[in-house]
Amino acid sequence: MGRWEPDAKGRLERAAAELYGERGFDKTTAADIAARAGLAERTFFRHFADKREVLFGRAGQLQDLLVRSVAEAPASAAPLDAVVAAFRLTGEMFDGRAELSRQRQRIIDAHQELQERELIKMATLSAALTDALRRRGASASEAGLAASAGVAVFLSAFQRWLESDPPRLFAELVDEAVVELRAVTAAPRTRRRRPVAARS
Amino acid sequence: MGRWEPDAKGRLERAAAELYGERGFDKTTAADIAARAGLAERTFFRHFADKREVLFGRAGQLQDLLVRSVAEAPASAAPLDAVVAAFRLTGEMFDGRAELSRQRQRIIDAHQELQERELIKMATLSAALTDALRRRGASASEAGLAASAGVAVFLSAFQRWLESDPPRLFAELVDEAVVELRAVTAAPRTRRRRPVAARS
DNA sequence: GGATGTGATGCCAGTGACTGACATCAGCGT
DNA sequence: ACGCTGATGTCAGTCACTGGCATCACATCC
Repeated sequence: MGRWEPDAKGRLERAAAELYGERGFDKTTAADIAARAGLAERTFFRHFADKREVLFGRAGQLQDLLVRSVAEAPASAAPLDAVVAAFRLTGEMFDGRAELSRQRQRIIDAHQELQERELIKMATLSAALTDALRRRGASASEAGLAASAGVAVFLSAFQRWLESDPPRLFAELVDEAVVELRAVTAAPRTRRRRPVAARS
Repeated sequence: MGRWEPDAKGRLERAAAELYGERGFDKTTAADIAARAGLAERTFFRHFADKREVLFGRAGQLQDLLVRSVAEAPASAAPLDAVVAAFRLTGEMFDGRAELSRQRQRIIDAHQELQERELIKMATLSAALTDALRRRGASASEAGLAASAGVAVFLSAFQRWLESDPPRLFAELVDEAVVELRAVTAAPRTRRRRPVAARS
């Protein structure tokens, strides 16, 4: 047995999630979290750069999976297709855990600071995907736009996945979102439009 | 003449921009900014919610202009076209001020906290555009994706505008970015692809 | 023209996020 | 036994941000 209880980082993550859920993010101090995890406040800041970061541990894993997946996509795949295929695979990280994801999302949605952090995680992800696409030969702007479009598809699908009851499969929702994105961005001359509805 | 020097808010904005440029964002305290503006620290926080916000005064104006412009677009315009037309108009806020924008962008790019704030401004903008599109009769997902695509186009165009030397017209760069976005998201069967280049 | 209200500011004390410096101590290799 | 290392604790300090209260030029009302 080690000198300290194992998995300090995991204990801090769990303690933080509990407290943020119970009292709210800004009524929880870093010292509170550390105390519940049986650690000193200082130790919290050795594991996490700040109070927000403790909620975003998974972002790194998600990004690694996506980048690897894009890198391994067949050379014949178009940029957007490679990105979308990668996002379809991430369903494994989500399917079956909708309730936990919903709790976490409720906390984030209640605090602008947390939304900011979530956004920069998405932006970092987008940049990583852009980079992966460029290594496959895409031009800078082609890669950037395909990555942005892919992330937009992901967010649209993720939101519907959170709302789906009974829970739907993540990959299916990604597919649906791609179809919609293509409809929205289709070149004007081939696009079929519905009549504009009356003002509310 | 009033009791106080006029335009306290503007003085704080200018003082902050100067100091952030001279010493960097995190080596500038709120008290420093207030002192240069001839005010008390407390007054700084009466005008701006936090140290970051002082750099984003224009975001509100930009959003108002865009929302108004989307609302006034002809009913026959497709969602993405309405958004893109709105962004073309914002060129007036940019053209001729490239150097100031570059200085500001350098500060933001050097600090994650500022990038986070910039991202949430863009997300707020995207939400406002989504809302404006829905009022024109677009479905939730159609509006959301068109707004996201529009913002992606804006960011792509803005970056090129910052880099353009001699400065190019913002609206032209928006047009170019739209063309590229459409190429990237074109449905697979109609899309023409270039051969994949060799790895770097 | 004096009382009264109001808005922008100053001043002060407090909380809490985060940092730097230094101490501690189990386990590990030598 | 000895020293090294890595994870932790402890403490003091800075600074972002907040709440409360005082001030005072100006406008408004009677």
